Amino acid sequence: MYHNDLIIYNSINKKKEIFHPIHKKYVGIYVCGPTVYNHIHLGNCRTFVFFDVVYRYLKHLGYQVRYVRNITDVGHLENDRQSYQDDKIIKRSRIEGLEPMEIVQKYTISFHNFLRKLNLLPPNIEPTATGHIIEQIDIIQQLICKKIAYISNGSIYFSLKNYTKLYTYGILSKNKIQNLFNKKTHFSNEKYSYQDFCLWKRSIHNHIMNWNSPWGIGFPGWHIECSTMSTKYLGKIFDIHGGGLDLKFPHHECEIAQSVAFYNDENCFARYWMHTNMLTFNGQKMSKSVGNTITLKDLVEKKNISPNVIKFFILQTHYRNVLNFSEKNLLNAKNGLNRIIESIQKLQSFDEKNMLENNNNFNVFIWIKKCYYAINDDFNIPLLIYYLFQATRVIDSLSIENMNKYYFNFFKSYIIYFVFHILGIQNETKNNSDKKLQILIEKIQHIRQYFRMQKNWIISDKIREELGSIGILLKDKKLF
RNA sequence: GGCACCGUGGCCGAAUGGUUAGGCAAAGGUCUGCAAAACCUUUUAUAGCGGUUCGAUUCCGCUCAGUGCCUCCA
Repeated sequence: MYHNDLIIYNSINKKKEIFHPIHKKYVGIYVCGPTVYNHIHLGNCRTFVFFDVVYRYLKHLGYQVRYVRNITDVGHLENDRQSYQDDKIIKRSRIEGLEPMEIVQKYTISFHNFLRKLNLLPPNIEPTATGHIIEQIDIIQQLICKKIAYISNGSIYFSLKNYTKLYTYGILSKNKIQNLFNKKTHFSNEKYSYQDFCLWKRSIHNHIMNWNSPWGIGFPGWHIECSTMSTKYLGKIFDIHGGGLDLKFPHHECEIAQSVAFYNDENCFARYWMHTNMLTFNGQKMSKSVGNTITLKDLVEKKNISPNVIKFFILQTHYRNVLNFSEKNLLNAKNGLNRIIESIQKLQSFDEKNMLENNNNFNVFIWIKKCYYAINDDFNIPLLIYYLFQATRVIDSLSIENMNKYYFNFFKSYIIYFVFHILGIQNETKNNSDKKLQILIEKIQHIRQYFRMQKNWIISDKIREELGSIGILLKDKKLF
């Protein structure tokens, strides 16, 4: 009724395109999840928060969505400038003195815990790399048969030279093979050429992150897991592939190459590519390797910042723009969000009997339509937020009194829908369901009102001050 | 060196070939016992230079500044 076509910026051709799913009514979406070797930081969150909105909105449009987000629990090699590349999880396990799978368990739980706090919906399938070793070996074996991959010293590498004899490389990143060489980076001398990437790594350590393969004991490379699991659960061709912009190259480019070679079809794999831009801190990308990360754990547990505020802060910037973190911006978001939430509460508690049944010049249906236009235009959430602020002005100026009931109910249900269901903001006051506490506060207010009637400003101001110190703000009305 | 992106007030941020949304902050006012909240009012911006155009912040080119990726990263 209200929505026009959904338009998505497809980063493979850098154009905004009308979204047409492959199968009517069904959407398959794959998003690259975290490597679970540490607590997730704010930059990681941005991607997951954004795709949660995408997931929620696609469902809202009536699609049956299969949202797959993987957990990388093996194979993410760390280039430590030595001849041997180590797995991130194995490296971490040495630092913490735990088995690799204990590291995986610890940080997977932490990941889920914080995503739940941010009120993100769980994906439909959350596959792990270690759970798909057999499938990965199978694909690697076929790539070897096709002479796209080669064995070297017990490890397997993807040959870009052979790949480019049959297919075009670099369609996503626009990189040309001859330009890829970077003097700064050392590369394993197992590889025939610098641009080749690892599919299977022979193990030289004796630990439990090893598996038997036709080529001996080892573990899979990083890129192969995503090709394997995305097509396993979504099919050879699927609708949307998402992830952070930093994964565009090499990770996503490698995923495409592996899949194209495996299926022998250049039109296979994802139809729409969506990349979320980076979150910066003091103008520099927040990343674990730079060491300028702020974790959700710090913000929520140490600085007592509501996950809602963090989420709203993230969503205030369009997903394709760089988002710079600062405490001031976070405070900015906090005040803005408060305003929206308070307006909605005012709307929810508004008694319809007070309505004047007059027409006013705020057209609810045009407002709803504009909100849909904003989301449909490549998920322009900042513009949606602007319309939400417009709505708060209507509510706060008591223009709602002049709305008719029919308009009012539409307005109420849609603003609630946009804020709580599409953006997934949590209605925190509802969670504070301690009834005794509520009654206690009411009693104290009642006592204070008594002192106010007595014009005992010293005591009544003291009560206000004390309640204010624990975040309970009193809004007095006219006394007489 | 290669590929890509970006530059909008004090801060954050949309939009647009033709009066530049909004939020936060600031100032003044209304309201209030005083505050707070809310409401009303106000100030400040399209990096620079050139081109296309009747008209450019928007399109094109150059310069300057910044960011990301180049086989570690959401």
